[in-house]
This record gives sequence, structure tokens and C-alpha cells, in this order.
Amino acid sequence: MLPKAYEPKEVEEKLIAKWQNAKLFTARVDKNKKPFVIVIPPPNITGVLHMGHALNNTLQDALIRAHRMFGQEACWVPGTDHGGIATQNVIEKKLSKEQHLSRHDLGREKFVQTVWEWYKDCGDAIFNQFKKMGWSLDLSEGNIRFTMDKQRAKSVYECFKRLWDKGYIYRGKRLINWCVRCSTALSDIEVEHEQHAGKLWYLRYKGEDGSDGIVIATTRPETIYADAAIAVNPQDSRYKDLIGKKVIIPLAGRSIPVIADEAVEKDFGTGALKITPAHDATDYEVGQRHALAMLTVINDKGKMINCPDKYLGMDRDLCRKETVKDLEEAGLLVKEEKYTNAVSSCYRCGNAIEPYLCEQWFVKMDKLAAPALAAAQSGELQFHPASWKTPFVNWLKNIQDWCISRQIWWGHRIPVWYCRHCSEKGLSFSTDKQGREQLVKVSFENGAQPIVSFEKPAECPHCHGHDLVQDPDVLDTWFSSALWPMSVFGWPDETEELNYFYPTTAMVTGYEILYLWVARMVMMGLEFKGQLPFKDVFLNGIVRDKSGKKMSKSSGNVIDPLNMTAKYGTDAVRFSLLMQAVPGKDIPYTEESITGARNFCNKIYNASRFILMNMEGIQGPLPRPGQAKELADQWILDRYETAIKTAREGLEKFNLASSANALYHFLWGDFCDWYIELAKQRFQTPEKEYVMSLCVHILYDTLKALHPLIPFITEEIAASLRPYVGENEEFLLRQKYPEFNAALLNPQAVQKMETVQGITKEIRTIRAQFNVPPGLKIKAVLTAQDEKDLSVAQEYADYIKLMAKLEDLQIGVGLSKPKQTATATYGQTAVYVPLTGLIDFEKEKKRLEKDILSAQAAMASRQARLAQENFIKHAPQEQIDKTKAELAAAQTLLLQAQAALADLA
RNA sequence: GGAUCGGUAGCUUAGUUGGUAGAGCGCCUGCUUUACACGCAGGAGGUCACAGGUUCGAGUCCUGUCCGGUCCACCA
Repeated sequence: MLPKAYEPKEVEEKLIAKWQNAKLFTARVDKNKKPFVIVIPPPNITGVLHMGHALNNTLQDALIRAHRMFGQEACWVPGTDHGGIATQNVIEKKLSKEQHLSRHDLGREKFVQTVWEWYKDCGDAIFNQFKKMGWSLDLSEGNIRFTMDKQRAKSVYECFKRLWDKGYIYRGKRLINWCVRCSTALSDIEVEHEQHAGKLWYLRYKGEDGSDGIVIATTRPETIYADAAIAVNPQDSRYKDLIGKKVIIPLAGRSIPVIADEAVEKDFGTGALKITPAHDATDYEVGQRHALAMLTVINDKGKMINCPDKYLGMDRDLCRKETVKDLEEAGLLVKEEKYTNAVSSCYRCGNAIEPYLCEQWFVKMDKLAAPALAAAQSGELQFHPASWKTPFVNWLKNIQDWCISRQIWWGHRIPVWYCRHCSEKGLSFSTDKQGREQLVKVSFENGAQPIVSFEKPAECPHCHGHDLVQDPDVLDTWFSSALWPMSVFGWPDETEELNYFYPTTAMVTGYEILYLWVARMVMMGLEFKGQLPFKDVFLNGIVRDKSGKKMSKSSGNVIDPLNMTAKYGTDAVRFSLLMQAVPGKDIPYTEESITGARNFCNKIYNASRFILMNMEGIQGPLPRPGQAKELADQWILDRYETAIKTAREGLEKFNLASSANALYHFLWGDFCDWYIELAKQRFQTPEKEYVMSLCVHILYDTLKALHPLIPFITEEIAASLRPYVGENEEFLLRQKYPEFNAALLNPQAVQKMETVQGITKEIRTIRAQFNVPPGLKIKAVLTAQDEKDLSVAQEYADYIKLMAKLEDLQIGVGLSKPKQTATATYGQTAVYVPLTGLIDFEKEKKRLEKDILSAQAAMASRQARLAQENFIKHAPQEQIDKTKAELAAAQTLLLQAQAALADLA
């Protein structure tokens, strides 16, 4: 005998091995089949799987498995992302913690080698977790891609080269976002903006002529040493006379002009703005318009430079405090007030971003964005949910050039070389701890001559010299990610795979990387392949905690997917996520939802166990019954087909929550609660084999339908059922997903069954309310005004008797009400349940009074509706009939209840 | 400041062309009934945020307001 509860652990281990051994998840180029392709959003090699991965990949897995079962060539491409800054940070922390070493102690070469070693271990760990989750990725040797492996490096180089040749890549001096902690430039979208409670300081800049000068308001007093001017709005009458005069920077003593610029808001602060071109984006623009000096006072480490000696080398935060203190002492701090402003921070480490003026590599985006914009606007590119289209379009419309160089070591090194002889002035070198000279900075302003090449060129094309050095920077990690849907299939090589699998079918990812990743894939795909990389973008929500907060280690609200799978089984974790995966919606996740899914798995297991128990002595295979024998069969086939229809549609339209819900309610609410219960009485009859064949086929097909969602338990149970359904194929994944068969829909049967269920429920309610012991057989009387209302009950009296546990059921027109009876009404039918000795008259009185109230309310609303001339005139006949029927039912209920109440008294 | 999503039972929520609200959890009552207490049967609990409008009829469509969330944005 099988255990009472499903135990997932062993089953899962067994199946993971089987699936892998059977090479179940491979995809081949098969011109006879339509491919269904998803490339995995490659996880960073930074650590372990979290709930976000669990959701995102479970969605993909469900789609991939389903479409494989739909008969398509399903290809799900596995891989990982080298994760530039994020990974470098992890390794640096690890080094510092374990060996008290910085990356500079190791040197570039050794550090990069250390990260490669880390990748080997971490990659394996990630894919082991993927296997545990049941994700149908082909993880065989050679099928796993990595954004830094050889082929992907080739793609990156090719992309760089082609963009360079088109003139889209350039190096320029700009004010960029600099993270002093990660010591690198970041692109605009790698910066997060947060409201921060800070202060606004009002500072006096005295006139050069000894006058009071001007008062400005700033949130960053430490940058005054870089001031190049004070700007006022040209329309501002208050400052008209000051324009063109000079004022003195406090503490620094340097004179700067007062200028006029439209960018200044008259109403903010004092209406006067200090202009610090090298440390603020707006100021930079003003500075350019007025050809102001661009003095940098904060260096790449966040330390003060080019400022009064007192502050030299000071950290920028400390310098702010000291400057404010000194200003106050000097009597130049007019006032300070509390002020909340948006502070930008690094999306990788959270430290405050410093706008920093330096040379970086950029990609010109306007030409790349245009076709992507057109594709989104025309609807060729589809978003699910569609509401993401507008933000996507707007982002592309306002696109900025993309800063692609990063001053870190881990990543694709920029494929640009310099000849030392030709461009010495533009290159600066330093010596590392091992005494090796390293190129640390390039400036085109001073004449560095770029040679774009994947490998070290043999010689300099100008002077034929051999002293060539590579640009020290690496590319933004998103540069390689942008190529992912192409590079995974070998682009730029014209491989068979690329031809067959590109464009891919769908992109499943989180909306938080819509711009960072999705937009760039779209642009690159259109640029290099002339085709969208995918037509459907399916954006899943974020898994949050119960109160809607993001899960994070620091908040201590993390639910770990691997703990949960160990505790409840993988299927339970998957199903709990899928049940809630309404497109675009965040999921407030709780352990209780996993419990619920686990319970469902257990329900499946027990229903199957019950059916298998009753299979003893029956010789398989049983044919799928061609037709229904009686109402219950007609009804369950209708319910089954309806569920399959919804399940298929959900899988086709990316609404997996709808699929999961339909199958859940069918299996539990219809199949277990009603069909199996009704089937039990047929076990004693010659019909048993027929009923079992229907049960086993419906169950088996439902398992198939559920398999993309919960692969383990379905595979396990299906294996036991296979002999009875005559299936030879070992794996569900290789079988066909159930087809929806409209011929088996049967609305009449459903309606009849609803009557049976309705009457049954009335009787069950009475039993429950008067605490009738389940063993006690009681009887009931059904009566109505005419034969018509009783005919269904008459025909299926057996069902009602069985499901309501009745000994006897009397049905007839105009029957009288027995003594000591509880009364209920279903439609036009009165339901009497004699309860001699059991009835509680007080309780019954309350029940009836409640019935009367609800009947009166229902009558009033229906009468009001029917009294409206316009309702009769405009509403469809069907609605009018329905309303009339409801009125009649309410009337019957009222009369019944009133009569019963009178009887009680 | 712009955009966008949401406000439905105590909690989390579903609701596809407008027809008069459904689920899961929690709570209460009863129950070892030929699988399942991770279960069965039943119950309580909702002016669908608010105000207008369109309509015979609005949770659903339109307008406005309030409250949340998120994304984008150079107001120092």
C-alpha cells in the first residue's frame, strides 16, 4: 500500500536523473517542426537562486514544456552572465574577507583568473539548482552558454567592430555617472534615484568689489571649489545689475562671474545657482553654453583635489561637513533648511553616484533606436501586459547615448589597441605591485590612435611599430547581454541553429530590466539580423513578501526557494508561484501559498492512489470511453474539456495563473468532490470497468495538462497509470498535450448537474446546521407546483440520495410537509428534511427569517427591474426570462419560508 | 513633473465582448464517511475606494477626486 501522503524528495531525485539521462530536453534543427524558442535570462554568476529566478524560470519552463507537448520543437537555451561589476564586487569582497587582499594586490591578470575559477564552481552550482527545480534545460556538456565564453566573445567583438565601422561607437569626454565605490563609470540606467532627506544650504558669495554679492542655495557645498560661475535667470529683475560682475567663492577666495542662463529657476532657493560644470549635469550644460572652465575637485576615489589645502585628500562627505562648519565660522552661511531631494546611487553597491567628467566610450543610440521604436509602436513587438508598451516607447524616444566602458577588470576588454609610439601622449601608465607597467588611462584629446582588433594586431598600421597596448577598460556587462538571443546560436557565424531558432519566440523576464536588457536586445537584433529577437515580451512581476516589500537579505524577509522545495517539494513551490503569476503583477509571497499548492499535490496523489486501488483486478489497457453512459459522465467530460480549453489558452497567451487555476478547480472541485464520489456507487455494479476507464483516462489526461506546471508528481503518477491507458511512451513530455474537444461540451448536462448539486447542497446544509450525524440515514421530500420543476430531481434521485446521504427521497407534486421538518427551497422546489428529535426550532426559525429577508430583497430588485419599460424594451429576451425566473424563485422561497415559519408557531 | 498599474470578504486576490460578485488562506460548526485531517460537509463575512456620467442595466466603459505601488525625469 502506498503511503498516505505524497513524498516528493525521492521522486524528484529519481526523475531528475531519468530526464537528464534520456536527453529529454534537447532541441534539434527540424525543418518539419515549428520552433518554440526562449533564451534564458542568464543569471549572474554571483550566487544562489532566489525566488525571482524561481518564478521567472518556472514560467519559461511551463511554456517550453507545454509547447514541446503541443508538438513544436521547443528550445530553451541555458547560460549564465559574467555579471561585470556585480561579480567583480563579490570576488573582491571574498578576497578581502578570506585573504585580506585587494584586487590590486593580485594584479589584473591574476584577479581575472580568480574570477574564472569562481565561475567554474558557481556555474555548476547554479545549474544543479536549475535541475532541482525541474527546469527542462538541456544542461549537457557544450550546450551551456556563458556571456564570456569564446563564441560569445566573438559576437561581442563583431558587434563592436561593426558599430565602430558605422561610426556609432565613439570616445568622448562627458560628465558621466561615476561610482566611487566600484571605481567605474555607469550608464544612465544603472543609476537609481531615491528621495533623500538632506539639507539645503544658503551661502553668500561676496562681491569682488566688497559688496554683499549674492546668496545661492546648494545641496552640495563641498563642490563650491569647482564653481565656475553663478547663474541667474535673465528675466530675474532682482539680479539684473549683478550680471557680468564678479563674486568670490567663499573659503576658496577665487573670483567667478555672475552669468545669465535660462536653465535657472527664479523660484527655487534664492534664484541664483552656483555653476559647477564638472560635478553636475545641469551645470555641465550651462558650462558648455558659456565656455566655463571645467574644474574637477572630487577625484575617482571620492577624495578632494584642486581645493584649498585644508581639504585636500579629504573624503567628499567629510569635506561637506568641514566646509559647512568653516562657512558658518566665516559668517558666509546664511541659513540651512531641511530639504528632500533625489539622490542617485549605484545599482550595484548603493553608494552615492558622483557626476564625473572624464573620457569614456559611448554608443550613439538614435539610429539604433529608430527601428526598435517603430517595431514597438506598430505592435510588431508585443508586450504582456500591453501597458509596458508606452514606457518602452517613451524610453526609446528619449534615448541617451550609452556609456559602455567600465573601469573594472572583469568583463570583455574593449577590443581597441594603441600604438605607444604613435599615441604616447594620450596614454598613461602605472606600475603594479609586481613592477609591471599597465595602461590605466586613455585620452583621445591628446592623440591616442585606436586600432580596433579582437586580437593583438601584428603591428601598428601607421609606424609599423610593435609596442601595442590594449585599452584598459572593459565593456558594460549589458553589452554582451544585448546580443544574447543571437550570440547563443553562434552569431556572427551563419549557423544552422541561428537560421532555425532565430528569431526566438518569447522573452520572459522581469520589468525591472526592460531598458537595461530588453530594449537593447531589440535594437541589436534589428541592427544585425534585421529581425526582432522575439515578438512577445512577457514581463513577470516581482516576488515580494507578505506586506509587499522586496525580498532582501537585509530586510530578513527572504523566502529561499531551495529551502521551500526541500520542505514542500518542488512542484508545490512551482505551483504556488504559477497560481499567482498573473502577467505583470507582483506576487506577495507567503509560505502558506506553498502549503496550499502542496495540499493540491497531495490531493492529486490521493485521488490517483484511490483510482489505482480500485484498478486491482482490472486488466489494462482500458479504451477511452467513446461516449458517456449517464449524466455524471456527460458532466465530467464537459468540465474536463472546459478546463483543458482554459489551460491551453493560458499556455498560449502567457496566462499561466489561469491555466493553473482551471486545472486546480477541475481536479479538486469537480473530479474529486463530485465525480469520484458519484462513481463510488457504480463500483459495485457491472459498470465498474466503464467508470474506471473514464476515471483513469480523465486523470491521466489531466496529469498531462498539468505536467508543464508540476512536472514531477505528474510524471510519477502517470507512470503507474500508463498500463491502464495503453500508453507506451515513458515520458509525459514526449506525449501530446490534450486537445480541446468541443464535441464533448454538454451545457444541458451541466445544467442538470447543477440542479442535482443545488438540491444536494440544501440538504447537506440542513444536515450540518442541525448536527445530523453522518452515519444517520435520513430522508427528504422534494415537492413543487408542477412536474417540470421536479423532473431532474426525479431522474437523478440516486445522485441526490448518495451525495446527501439519504435513506429515502420522496419526490412529487403537491406533497405535504412532514412534522418536525427543516425547510429549504431550491428554485421552484421545496426541500423538506424531517428531523424528528433533531430539529432545533430556534435555529430553524432564524434560518427561515433569514430566507425571508433575502427573498424579499431579491424580489424587490427583480420586480423593480421588470417594472422598467425600458428594460423590457432593450434587454435581450434571455435576460428578461432570467430575471423572471429569479423573481419566481424568490417568490417561492418567500412563500415556503413564510409557511414553514407559520408551522413552527 | 511625466507616465503607468492598482484600490473587490479579516488577509491575498480572480473577474476575456457591460447582465447584478468567485477562489485560496484565516475564522466558526460538525465529522476517522470504501483515497486524502496536506481531508470531508457546512457557515459567517462584500453599498466591488469616493463622486458624477453613458446605459434598461456598471466591479466591468467615460470624467474627476482621494489613497497606495512602480517606472521615468537635470530643478540646484
